[in-house]
Formats: sequence, C-alpha cells, structure tokens
Amino acid sequence: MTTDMKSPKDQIPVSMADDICDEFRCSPDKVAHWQGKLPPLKDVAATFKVLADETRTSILYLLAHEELCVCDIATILGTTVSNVSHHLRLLRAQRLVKYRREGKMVIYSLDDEHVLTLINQAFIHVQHQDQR
Amino acid sequence: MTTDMKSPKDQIPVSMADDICDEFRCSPDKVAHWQGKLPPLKDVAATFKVLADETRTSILYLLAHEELCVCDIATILGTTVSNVSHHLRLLRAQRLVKYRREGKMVIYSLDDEHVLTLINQAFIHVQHQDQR
DNA sequence: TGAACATTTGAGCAGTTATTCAAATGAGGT
DNA sequence: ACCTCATTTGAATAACTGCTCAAATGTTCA
Repeated sequence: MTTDMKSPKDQIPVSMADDICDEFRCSPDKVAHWQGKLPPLKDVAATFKVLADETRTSILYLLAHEELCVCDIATILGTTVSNVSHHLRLLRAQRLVKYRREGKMVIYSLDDEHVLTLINQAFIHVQHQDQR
Repeated sequence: MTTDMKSPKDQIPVSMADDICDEFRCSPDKVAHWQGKLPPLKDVAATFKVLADETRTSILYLLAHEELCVCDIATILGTTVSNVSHHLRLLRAQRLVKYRREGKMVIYSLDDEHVLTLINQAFIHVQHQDQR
C-alpha cells in the first residue's frame, strides 16, 4: 500500500531541470491549464487500495449485515483466522470497522456506513460493465 | 493485480476435509446463514484495483474534463510517456477509455462515465474521513 | 527512402502485498 | 495455577505491481 508516487522530476538537480520548457510540447495550452489544478487523487487512490482486495471487501460486506467475531468471519470466507485478523487491523486503522471484547471473543462491526455506498457503486459498475 | 483468492480448503484432500464440522465453532447459525450467499465480490475488488493507483485515477480525472494525447497526459502528471502508455493499456482493456489516431498522435478520451461516480464517491469519502 | 516525432511494447528491477506459520497475548473455566 | 480457546502479532515467503529503459512500431513530411 504505497502512499506516495515519486515524480521523476524530484530526483533531477535544479540546474538540469530547465528543460521544463520541453514539457509543453504537444498542446501547451492544455498542459498549462492543468498546472497545480489536480485535486489530491493520492488519497482517492489510497481509499480504493483499501477496498482493492476481495477478503477485505468481503469482510466489510459481512459486517454491513451483522456483527461477527474473527473466527466466524474466517470460517465464512474460508480462510485463516490469522489472515482475517491481519486484514481487520488494516480496516481498523482506516476506522472502517470497530470492535469490542465479549468474553474470549472479539466482535467486529462496521464503523463507517459510507464505504457501503462505495461498494454498492462498484457493484453497479460491474453489472454495468457486464452488459456491454 | 490478482484475480482469484485461494481457499486453503481446496488443497486439502477430501478424506481430511471432514473436519468441516469444526468450521461451525463460534456461531453455527451465523456461519450457516452465509453459506453460498456471498455475492461476486471478486469482481468488485477487481474494479477497485483498477482505481487503486494515483496515476490511473489522475488519467481518468483528466480525461473526464477533456480528451488528451499521451504526451500531454505524461507532461501534466509529471511522469514518463511510457508509463502513461502502460496504464492506458490497462484502462483500455477495462473499456474505461477509448482512443483515436490523429496524425502522429493518439487522442484518448473517457469511455465510461460511470467510473466518475465511483471516483467522486471516493472523494466524498476522503473528506468524510478527514473530519473525524 | 529516410529522418523526426508519438506511441507502444517487452524485459528487468525494486518495492509492496497477501498469505501462511509459529509464537505471544488475553480471557474464562476448573 | 493451569489448561483451553480466541485473537493478535511478527517473520518469512511467494506473487504481484508500477516504473524505467531500450527497442520496435506507426505516422508524417521532406
């Protein structure tokens, strides 16, 4: 899960970076128009990265319907408890899920209803793509 | 970009798989309820995977506003033409962008308005997360 | 035809990611 | 205190991803 994308320009010493003029080759106007106007798409991509894993989307989908313990999630998804726990840690860090202890078990539930909108939209997108 | 997640159960010989009863440990009812009821979240995750890269979301964002040649995209994003071309190939395979030749140049444009909904939702999600 | 430019392609590399295993932690029951 | 069960954690590994470079393809123009 990379956080920053490195622009090759950053590694070039300033003295050599005067080929900036070359940057405006094809359509100077179009290129100039976008100077510094790009929104923070890094964060957007990061959001998608969290959802770009079947195990994680499945966990979120399950928790959207009912709260579950780690063991149940692992059993339902047909994977290891350890594996699920690792993914839950990531989802917890993103504050997408919350948890509470109940005896020996830890019960997880959804902590962000809004991601469901995102998942549902992706669902629609898949169907939308299939009929093409 | 992985397509399938492997269930460990698949590698276990049938004779040993009779510990299936153990699968229903914590909440048999909850686990049973989900048997075969999970929607195709693999496709959903795959959709997110395409968008889980800053360069690609940036390309889509740019093309949502105007059509551009490869060189311009590369210049605006501050990366290599080659790199952009690789990403465009992926987006083309997903039918998210289309292209036409114009002289020596190849002009790319958006071919799927619906992904913008997804990107916009992700934007909202980011803002929604920031104020917590 | 050949030079110049725009784009594509393939190979290789470095960094990242998902999964597994083994060991550690925590909590309840005897 | 000990044993058992549920979960967490860390290390190790195999697979994947994005980027770069060099070479190939395609197109225009002289």
